[in-house]
Amino acid sequence: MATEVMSEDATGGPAKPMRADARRNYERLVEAARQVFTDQGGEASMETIAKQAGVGVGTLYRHFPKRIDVVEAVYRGDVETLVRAADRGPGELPPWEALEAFLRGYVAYARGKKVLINELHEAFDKNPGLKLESRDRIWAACGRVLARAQAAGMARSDIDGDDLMQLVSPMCVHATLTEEQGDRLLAMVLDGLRPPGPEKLS
Amino acid sequence: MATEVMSEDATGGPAKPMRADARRNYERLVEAARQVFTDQGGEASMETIAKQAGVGVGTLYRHFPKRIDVVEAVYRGDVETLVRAADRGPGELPPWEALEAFLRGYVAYARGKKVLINELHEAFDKNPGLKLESRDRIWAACGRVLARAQAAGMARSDIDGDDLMQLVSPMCVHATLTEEQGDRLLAMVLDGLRPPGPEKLS
DNA sequence: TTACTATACGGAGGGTGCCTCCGTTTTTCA
DNA sequence: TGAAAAACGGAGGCACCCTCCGTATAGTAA
Repeated sequence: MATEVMSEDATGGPAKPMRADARRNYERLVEAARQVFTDQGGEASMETIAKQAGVGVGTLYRHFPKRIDVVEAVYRGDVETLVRAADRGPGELPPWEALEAFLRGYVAYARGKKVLINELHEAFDKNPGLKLESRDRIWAACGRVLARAQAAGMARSDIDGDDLMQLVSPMCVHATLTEEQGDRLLAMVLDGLRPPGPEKLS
Repeated sequence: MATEVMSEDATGGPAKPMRADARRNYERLVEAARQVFTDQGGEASMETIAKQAGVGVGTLYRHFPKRIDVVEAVYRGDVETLVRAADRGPGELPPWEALEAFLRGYVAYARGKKVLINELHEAFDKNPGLKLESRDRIWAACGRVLARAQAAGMARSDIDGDDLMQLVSPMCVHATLTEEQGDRLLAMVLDGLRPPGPEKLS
């Protein structure tokens, strides 16, 4: 992978690479924050996150000057994981399994997003590009995974990635979705995605 | 009006009426909170609210044990104002003007709701009935106002209150709605609500 | 009016959370 | 290996939520 963890200047361009300990702690902190937010919800304290990462709060604040920066880093990581998994498909998973894995990954992503909902709302307000960019990346990834399944004849070809996300995304956003219900509905969607059998050709 | 401000027991039944000073302060506090939330946003502090009301924080906390209780009281008041205004229509305003006033009131209500969005999310989580009940009351009020306008021949009769709310409510919820845009769109909706002229009967 | 009691008031202060500051430790590089 | 640069850690400042309790006042009965 080409994206090394670095400090960035205001223009977003790469700056000096981080010192080894700094980089190690950066990664620990993001992972600790993800864990703590999952366990305790979006109001978990900075002290808790630092402790979980095994560093002092000073270190946490050097890497993430404001609380919202931690939230943003966790969220960016989640999006990254989802999109990467989509493009890891070819060569590792057959096209249909890759599609199934992507959709399951999306549901998990959406669940994680829900516990940070208030925090993310603030982050999106401050930085509207983050929301749009993330959405675009995810929808595009969905399109690629679906297209591969379609090219292999494993998925019906009369819908595209945007259609699929338009169906699944609101389902995940709706407040009353339980984990089991999400699984059942996803199974149904996947069944509906299979190419129509010969007897069903109208 | 029959609803006097009282303390309530756990079952919601009426208890002893409040002492005069307590009641005065209760009302001042709700109004102060509404003002402060409008001015400073939903994260305004309890101290600020108490100061704005001219009372100590102790008094604020006696009336509203948790921060979220203040939010809920403000919200309930907003709903009450909107619904009351709807039913004040007959006798005070001609049916069409009452409908117009109701919709403008709804847009204002929705705007106020937006600054409390995070707080209300929490309140609705804790008390799901609040959300549903408020929605029902508002949609029903819309139905009554629209029905009166329809009965007077001032509004087209092929849509009902639920249709109307289904149109206007998402418009207000959407994050990017500006105040001017809301006014323009509402004007358009109102034009669309007028009964079709004779020349347009298809 | 007065005296008495239940009720309400006010704000100091406890606890926690975000964030800053700076002395100490570790890494890097000549 | 030694010095400079970079990063670490956590005490402490500040703001906020909420509690506690001494003081003040509305309501009531004589």
